[in-house]
Amino acid sequence: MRKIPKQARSRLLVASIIDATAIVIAKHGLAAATTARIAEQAGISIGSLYQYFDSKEDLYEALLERIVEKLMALVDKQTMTVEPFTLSVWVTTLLNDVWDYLAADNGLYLQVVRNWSQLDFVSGMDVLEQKMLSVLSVYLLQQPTRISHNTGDLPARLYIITNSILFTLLRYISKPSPLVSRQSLIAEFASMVERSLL
Amino acid sequence: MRKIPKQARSRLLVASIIDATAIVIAKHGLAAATTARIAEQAGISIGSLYQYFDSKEDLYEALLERIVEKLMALVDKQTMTVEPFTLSVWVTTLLNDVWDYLAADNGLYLQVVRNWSQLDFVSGMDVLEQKMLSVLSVYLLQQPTRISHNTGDLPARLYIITNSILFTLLRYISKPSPLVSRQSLIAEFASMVERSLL
Amino acid sequence: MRKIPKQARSRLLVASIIDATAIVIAKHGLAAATTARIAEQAGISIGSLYQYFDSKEDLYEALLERIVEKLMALVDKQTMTVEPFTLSVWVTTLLNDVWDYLAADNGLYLQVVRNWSQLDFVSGMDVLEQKMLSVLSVYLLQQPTRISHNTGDLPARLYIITNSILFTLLRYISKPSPLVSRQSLIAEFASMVERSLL
Amino acid sequence: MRKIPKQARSRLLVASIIDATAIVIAKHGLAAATTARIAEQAGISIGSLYQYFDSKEDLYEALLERIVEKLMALVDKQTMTVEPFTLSVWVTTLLNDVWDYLAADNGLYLQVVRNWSQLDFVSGMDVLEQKMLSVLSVYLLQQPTRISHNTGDLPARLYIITNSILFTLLRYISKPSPLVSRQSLIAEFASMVERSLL
DNA sequence: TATGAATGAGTCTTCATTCAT
DNA sequence: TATGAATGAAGACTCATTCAT
Repeated sequence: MRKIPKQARSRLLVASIIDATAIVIAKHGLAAATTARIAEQAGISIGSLYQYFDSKEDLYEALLERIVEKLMALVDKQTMTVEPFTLSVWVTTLLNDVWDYLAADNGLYLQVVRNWSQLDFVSGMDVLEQKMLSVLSVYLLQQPTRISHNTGDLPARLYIITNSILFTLLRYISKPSPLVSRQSLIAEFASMVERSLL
Repeated sequence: MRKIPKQARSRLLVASIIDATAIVIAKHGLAAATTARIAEQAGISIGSLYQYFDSKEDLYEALLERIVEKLMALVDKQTMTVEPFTLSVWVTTLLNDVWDYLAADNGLYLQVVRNWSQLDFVSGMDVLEQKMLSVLSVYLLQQPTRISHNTGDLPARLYIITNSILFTLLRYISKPSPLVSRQSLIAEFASMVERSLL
Repeated sequence: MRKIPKQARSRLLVASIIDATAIVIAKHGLAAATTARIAEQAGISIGSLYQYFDSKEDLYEALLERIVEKLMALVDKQTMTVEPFTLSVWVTTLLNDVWDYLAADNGLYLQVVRNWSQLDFVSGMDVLEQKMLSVLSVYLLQQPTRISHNTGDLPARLYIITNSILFTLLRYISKPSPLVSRQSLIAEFASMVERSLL
Repeated sequence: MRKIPKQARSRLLVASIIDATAIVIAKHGLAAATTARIAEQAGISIGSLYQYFDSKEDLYEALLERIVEKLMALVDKQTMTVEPFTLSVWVTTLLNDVWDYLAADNGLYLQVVRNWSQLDFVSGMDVLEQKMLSVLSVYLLQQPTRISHNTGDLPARLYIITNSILFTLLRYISKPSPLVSRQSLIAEFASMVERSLL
């Protein structure tokens, strides 16, 4: 019986610990997410947990990093296939993908994101912001003729768009408003982006 | 030596404890904001602190409430004087006022807001959101001719505007981007609101 | 309007504080009987409470003393009127009187006695024990012919009788057994005493 | 160096913590029996204490349970060997055994029992009471001819006997009367039981 | 490498008592 | 004498982290 190569096994364990963290947060809330419970959920000992993560903070960092990476991938995926005339479609598709990801696995990550405000997710936000800025910039540069950003400061506008969408989305997921449906929220975002950039 | 009326004295103490809380959070961060340190900063004993607040949670609540109330007052102040043709001016003035308030007292509340994500500020957000929604709604109803919200879902649009501004502002204050200035950020917000609603 | 003479007023206040203590214990339980609550119930300030009692312990002592004194008075009352041939009746009447006292005032003292185990009632017990011993001794000496305590150690027997009745009564009041009624309990006590002493 | 099996080690530690609790109560009194002091006495950290007991209350419960169990065992032991004609002997032997147990270990449990009134020993009392009731009932049923409980309510009588003995014994151990010796106390108990039941 | 018992600093909170007014 | 705000020692309990096995 061949042993699984160490590095692969290690990577697997790391992933399962991160999973466990998300599950514990989802099941018991952030406050009850102790290292002991996480280790138990992961089916390992506390000692082992600390073999793979130097601190609880590291663990949370890794969890957030994973989520951010996934979201980045979604942005990238959209970017690959976007057509010049579909800025609105691009936004719509992207936001639907993001939403689906967060709702996946029985809402696992959604529960984590519900607690994002108490984690340091805001720092992970930087990366997403960067990604969005560059994607949008590239897009805009590709069709200079159709853009009318003579009125206004483009970087500021992109900054606002990015942050507005990200934070408002999180806010809505965290506590949906009864007056607004997912569909109309996304539609309005798409329209806002078009109005801002085209 | 005139005796300070009890109630006034009490109110003063309550205020000074809330101040102390803000100061401690500003100086040492939220994690280090223990009841002991807050009491020390307020120059009173822990026992006294608990004479005025039933729990640490209550204390935080009071702090946030104070900030939210102030922000509400700023919105109200603007509302009183707003003119039909100055939606953009209204937004600009409001955001400048908010900014000034957060920067006042040597940035005291700004530091607190830096930690807003870990407090339950999000719930206070509800109130602000409500206020903004109602103010903007009233405004829009007053000039039906100029509005073209035939394109889109008005509640969703207002929801997005409110949350976008609030969160992005907090985000920027919390961690200013070198690519965007305060001025241009506010200007872009103003322009965004006009584009969305007029 | 004449002021009530100080000593009388003082005595009244002391009594009302003791009352308040009993009431608080009855209403909220011993654990919640803080000096603050007692003072509030008595309608005075904590400072005043400490004008009349040096410590909370003193206060409890006074409360128990009052109860013990009352119980003593009940024993004395019975003793005055007891007839030679009615040892059983004496016991029965006494226990009924005790019971009625404890049930009086809406069960006020009963609630206190329910907590006797956590107070230092046992020390007050000494006095009651002494009283009972002497009363029973005197009684027995008065009718030497009818007594057959040749079998056994009289002091030990009296000691057992006294303590058995007192403690078992308290125990029953504190947590009545569904298998035993008040009436049969008292009847059996009476019969036990007769069997022991006559 | 052989490793002690985990479960055995655990059980040992639990026992030693309970011991420490008894010792601290015996040495300093119940009021001074803080978790810190108990842990110190047990030679472990507070954290370890809480690894084995969820709360201080649990700890006390375990201590009382241990004592009650031992007392139960003593009753059972007597029951196994009792002969029909030796009710008096049975009581005498049982009480001597109980006494010896409480005096053992340098009076350790005796000191705990001295404070029983402030613990919730009374609830443990229920179990003992039940045991005594059932043992005596069984005994009495085995020799119907010799019993004359036509005079009186048997359950009430058994209730009185059980509680009288238990409480008076505790009272005497807690504060011995100079007028009564251990021997005569036990003798009188035995005689009381016979008088009551035969 | 894995384990999980042990650690103990640190947290919030309570409440009897004091004392300046 | 009365007040009640102020005190602060003390308590129970938590949990991230370590380290001997």
